[in-house]
Amino acid sequence: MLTLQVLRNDRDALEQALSKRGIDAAPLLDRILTLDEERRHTQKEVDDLKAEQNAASREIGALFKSGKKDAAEARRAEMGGLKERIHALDERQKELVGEQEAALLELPNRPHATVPAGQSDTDNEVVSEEGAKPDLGDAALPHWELADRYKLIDFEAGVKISGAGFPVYRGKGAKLQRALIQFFLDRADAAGYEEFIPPHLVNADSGRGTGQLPDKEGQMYHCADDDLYLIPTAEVPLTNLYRGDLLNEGDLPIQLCGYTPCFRREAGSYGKDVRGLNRLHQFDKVEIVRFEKPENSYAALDVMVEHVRGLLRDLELPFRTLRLCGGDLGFTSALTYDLEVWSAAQGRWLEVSSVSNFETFQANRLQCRFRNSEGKPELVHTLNGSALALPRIVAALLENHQTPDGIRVPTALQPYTGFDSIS
RNA sequence: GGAGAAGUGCCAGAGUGGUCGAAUGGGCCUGAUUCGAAAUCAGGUGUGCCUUCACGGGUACCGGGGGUUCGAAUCCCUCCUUCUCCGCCA
Repeated sequence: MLTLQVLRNDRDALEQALSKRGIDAAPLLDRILTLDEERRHTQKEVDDLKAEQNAASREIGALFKSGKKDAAEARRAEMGGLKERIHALDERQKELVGEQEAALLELPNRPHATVPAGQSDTDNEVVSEEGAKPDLGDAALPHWELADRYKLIDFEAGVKISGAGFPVYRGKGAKLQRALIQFFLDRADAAGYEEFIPPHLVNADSGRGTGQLPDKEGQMYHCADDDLYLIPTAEVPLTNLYRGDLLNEGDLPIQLCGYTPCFRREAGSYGKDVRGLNRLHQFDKVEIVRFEKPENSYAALDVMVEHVRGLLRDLELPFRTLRLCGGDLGFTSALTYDLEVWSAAQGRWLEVSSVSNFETFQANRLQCRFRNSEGKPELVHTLNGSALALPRIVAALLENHQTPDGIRVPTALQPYTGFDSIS
């Protein structure tokens, strides 16, 4: 949620920036500003009436104390109308605040100056590409066939016990999952991220805090009896750790990481794009999260992207870095880099990480602030990134490192798996 | 799940209808004292919204929400959380 401050001070520039997302924000912006004017007007009115009421109440109290009962009673009789007017205005004010809040919630984050305008993922900007795509020849198999051949993943068992999109990992496939999680967590730890094991079910306030609610309501699994949501990413519980907090300047930056399973309903398509591990209802991910002072947040974003690149290099995977265009940029993000690994057998790029700076967009919803050098509360900047999501990494690992004799485990991962090949 | 108790500022803790945003103590900040420090003394120390060029002023907030009242931290309802005891249980 953008701050009213930005809207009031910078309406035209904001409209301009939002146009990069391919939307015309003007009607919404104007509506919010109109509501704002009325809200302020009503606020003034209601505050003045309350001031009048408070003064009268004090007066009545004083009269009673000094024994002037008749005068007190007389004054009291005059108060009835005032009370009702205050009540009515209070109600109106609540409505206005609610409407303004709802309208503000519809407004996506303002894209950073470097975000290219564009409609879809075809307009994303390729920032860099590294690692050699392997030449596997005609014998190359897609990961779902490799997973089957080496008995690493049982997709059909998953269908039986849960449904499509819930793979069952077995044997070395299960060990590979565990090894990757441990590897990612160790790297995050070495980079200064404190590890957390958060709840996997969160309340609606947390969903709102990070922006999954209300706009992605249908994408989360919801336990209706207890009104809890299964987390779609560790971003939700980790970022909400600091919801409502007023931090000291010295507390920043805060760096967190955590491994969790992630649950996504992903109502939608079937076909080759979502085959195998490409798109799942449940998957594992290690997430890194940072809370930063505004002036440092973009430097931090670069550090995070570089962290993820380091992981991909050590896994010996060819990858590229994209700067998302306005049309592909997430609702809550100001700037996002996607990291994609080359899927050799599928012949396409797979997104394995998304690293974003939300600036104050989440912090405003979260009400997460810090006391700045002037002693004034100021919204922090929040950032997060996958480091990394497992399924597509596994897919890329199987496909890129396949040999006639089996799957080669990258050197950096061998201490974690305990084996150097899968055959 | 059942019974009881409690939730107040950074912390401890007072306040049970009227100048209470809230005593007192601790912490923290500033100043005095000191060569410096400790100790001591003086002052300061929440947030949101509205308003003001500014100084300032108004209003709301004592777990959340609602209600009673001229007036609520204080009374009532409801929800949440914590603690104690019982039950159940990985």
